[in-house]
Amino acid sequence: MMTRTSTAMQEVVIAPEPSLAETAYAQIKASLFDFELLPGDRFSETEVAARLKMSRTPVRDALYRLEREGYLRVHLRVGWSVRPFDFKSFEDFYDLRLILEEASVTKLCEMPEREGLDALAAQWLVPATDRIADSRDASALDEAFHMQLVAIAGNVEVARFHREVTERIRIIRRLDFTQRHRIEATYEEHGKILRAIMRRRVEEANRLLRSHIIASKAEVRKITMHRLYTARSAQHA
Amino acid sequence: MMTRTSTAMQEVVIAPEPSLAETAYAQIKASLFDFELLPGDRFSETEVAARLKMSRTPVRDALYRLEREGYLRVHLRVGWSVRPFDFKSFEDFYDLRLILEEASVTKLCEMPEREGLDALAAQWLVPATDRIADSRDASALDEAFHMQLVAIAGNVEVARFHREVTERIRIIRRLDFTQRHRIEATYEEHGKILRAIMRRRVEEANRLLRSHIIASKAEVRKITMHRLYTARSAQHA
DNA sequence: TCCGAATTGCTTGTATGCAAGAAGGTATAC
DNA sequence: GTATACCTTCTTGCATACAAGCAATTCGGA
Repeated sequence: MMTRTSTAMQEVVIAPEPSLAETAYAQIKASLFDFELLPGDRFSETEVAARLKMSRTPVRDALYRLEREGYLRVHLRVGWSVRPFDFKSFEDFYDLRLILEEASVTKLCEMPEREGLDALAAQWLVPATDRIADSRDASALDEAFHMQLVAIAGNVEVARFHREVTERIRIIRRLDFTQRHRIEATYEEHGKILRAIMRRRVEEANRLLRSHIIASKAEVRKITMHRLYTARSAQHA
Repeated sequence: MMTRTSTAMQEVVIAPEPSLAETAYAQIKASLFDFELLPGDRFSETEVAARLKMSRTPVRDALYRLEREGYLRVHLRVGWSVRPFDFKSFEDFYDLRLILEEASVTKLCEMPEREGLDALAAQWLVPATDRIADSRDASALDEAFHMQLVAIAGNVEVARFHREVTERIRIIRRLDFTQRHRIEATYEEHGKILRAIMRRRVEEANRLLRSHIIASKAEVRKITMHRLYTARSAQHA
């Protein structure tokens, strides 16, 4: 009985079909992260649709998604605008991130099986010569470290929310890594955190993590205004 | 010159006119919570649009929003379906909720000013005769307690995410409150937690909160299958 | 020159039209 | 009776058309 029926619905690979709405979302988000769209900027759906060479429909989908995520604001029958930077909000996001990661680290120290932890260690416990120097790459790698830490802890929903938080502060965190010594420090701190986790030192791991994130938060607080202004100037040049 | 002008424009209430998309969202969500739409059910945009007496556009907005929130799934050119219950996912949500509330309670115990805490106490530290008995009301009040606890802690973003988590598990949590003794227990436990917070007993407050939420989680785990089945049967009757 | 009111253009929200593709039923070959 | 291929119907994704309302602009008047 050759049931070559295509009833293998569940096996059907989720074809990488990027819908227009999806690409619009990615494009606009990239514009935000690259400061092509600056906080306070106003624009209309028609404008974006023309620029992306598609109709308003997928653009609207993308815009509303970004609005719900906190990046944009819509004004009824007036237009769209980029949410201005709210530093209180960024501080809150940093604290939220810390909360989620502390919980994950605590759990990690208590878990019997911690699949993927070794791989993470292999990536970070490396000699100084093997370290990434590029700002953009370092930023991405740093994000990956924290996200994997949470992922290994095994709570899918925590990981989902943590990812959202991470994305939300990416725009400001990236500015942090433009400084070389911050990259060095990140490697050091990540290494220490990992070692503490592997030795199941809950207190120590949490203390290190906390100071690591608080340091990052403080750095961002210092440089933000200046860097943002630079970014804006560069844009206008 | 009969000024029969209907220029009562200024009297027009500045009602925050709920858009069709918004009402569609609320309606569909209500259908989900009332088990009119059951896990696994399939339907099309046209169906919903006809039922809600509007076009597909606002319905689509609502459906996509619910899809991103985890309630629905969309199958390309096939139709929509209600996400089946994933109990692992609900457990994860409960743990996430606990993480956020523990962090909030800890912060509450350390904060100098805690505006709103007294009001909360006035609501919960009441004699047994003044207590709500209705299942639906009790459920809503319970939600409000936890959300206000987080809100008073002052982190807006934590509150936003916590709210989302709360909404996500509402559908299952409500089943818990159909049992009278669960309502009683909730009053007792909330009272204890509040008293501990007011006396700034961090450890105690967290311990109470943890056992409160874990108990709730356990209760839900016990009754879920049966209740869901009941709800489904009642629907089909 | 200054001020006010009508108007016109532009904006979003909603409805509708169209096309590619999937699912299931039906007819046909064997 | 069984399996296969076609075909009809229905689905979403996207494009376009229309409606209601805000805001700037322009025109008129003093």
